[in-house]
Amino acid sequence: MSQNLTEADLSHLQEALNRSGQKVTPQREAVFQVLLAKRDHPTVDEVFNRAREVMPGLSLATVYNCLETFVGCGLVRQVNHERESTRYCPNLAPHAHFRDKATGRVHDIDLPPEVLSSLRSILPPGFDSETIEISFHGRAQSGEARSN
Amino acid sequence: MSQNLTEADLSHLQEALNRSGQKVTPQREAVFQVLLAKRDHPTVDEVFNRAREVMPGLSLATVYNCLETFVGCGLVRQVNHERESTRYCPNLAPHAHFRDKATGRVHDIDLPPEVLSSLRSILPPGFDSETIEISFHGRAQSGEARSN
DNA sequence: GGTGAGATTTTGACTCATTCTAAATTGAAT
DNA sequence: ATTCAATTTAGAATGAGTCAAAATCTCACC
Repeated sequence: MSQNLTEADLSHLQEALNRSGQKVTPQREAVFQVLLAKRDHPTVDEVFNRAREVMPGLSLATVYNCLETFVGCGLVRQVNHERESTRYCPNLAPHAHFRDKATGRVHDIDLPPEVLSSLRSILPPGFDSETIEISFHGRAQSGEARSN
Repeated sequence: MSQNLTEADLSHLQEALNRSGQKVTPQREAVFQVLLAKRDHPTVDEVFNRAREVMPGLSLATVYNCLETFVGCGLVRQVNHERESTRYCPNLAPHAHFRDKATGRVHDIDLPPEVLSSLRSILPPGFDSETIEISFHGRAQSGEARSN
């Protein structure tokens, strides 16, 4: 749970940071570790509180900085729903999000390539899309609490 | 441009408001008129400034109230992109949004029923979706400025 | 046409996520 | 060890949006 990063995860972090000319720091390790440990799309505050348990002096601004850095080097994605606080997601596979009206929890929904390309095909010529965000909003039967 | 509402638009407004037990007021007419006059996904501030030209005493809070009311009775949709200011869109047909990286402008992208249903089909059993939001982000060749 | 009840509007204060600033600290290269 | 740039930190600032309470309006009813 509040273990250290595995060798593999650490080198993933190192590689991504180095690739964009940035340093591995204890704070970045701690924040990355928190994201991997519980993939429940935490808000900045949630990340902050979890990371504090392991690194009590960590500041909120640093958590904002780390997360922004990770987004910049492609380690994590931001998840926004309406104007609620931004959430963070280390799942890099193409996927949509389902937000449960009742609990507020966000579930990852796998996005098959053929659906992705049928989506891309609706763009008229002249529109060149770099990212697509898809989010569902509705009710999930309780029990669907996996990737909450 | 800053004309009055057409008969048809006015009765559309009346009907929607009455249906949910709310009143037609001069402020609501003005705000609705602004949304219909220029369908460029304005922010609250933009709606406020445009509506002020026609009704100088109008307050910002009222614009928030009107827009919330319209969303509540299904007259307009909110459009959010990351955590930027909410924009408003009177296009009720199923459509996605394309946000131009260069200009920030939002374009409506028509959403064919078969794409919509292929999207719905990726939800595992137990997930019941009421709304789907799809937003593209990328570059549009200048000239694609229609539904900006 | 006047009245009253409830809805709506208004002003200004407030919240809260996020960003910014400037100083302190750290890391890594020489 | 020294140095320079990157990072972290605390706290102030920003800005979209919300709220509270008083003023005003709408409309059904007389």
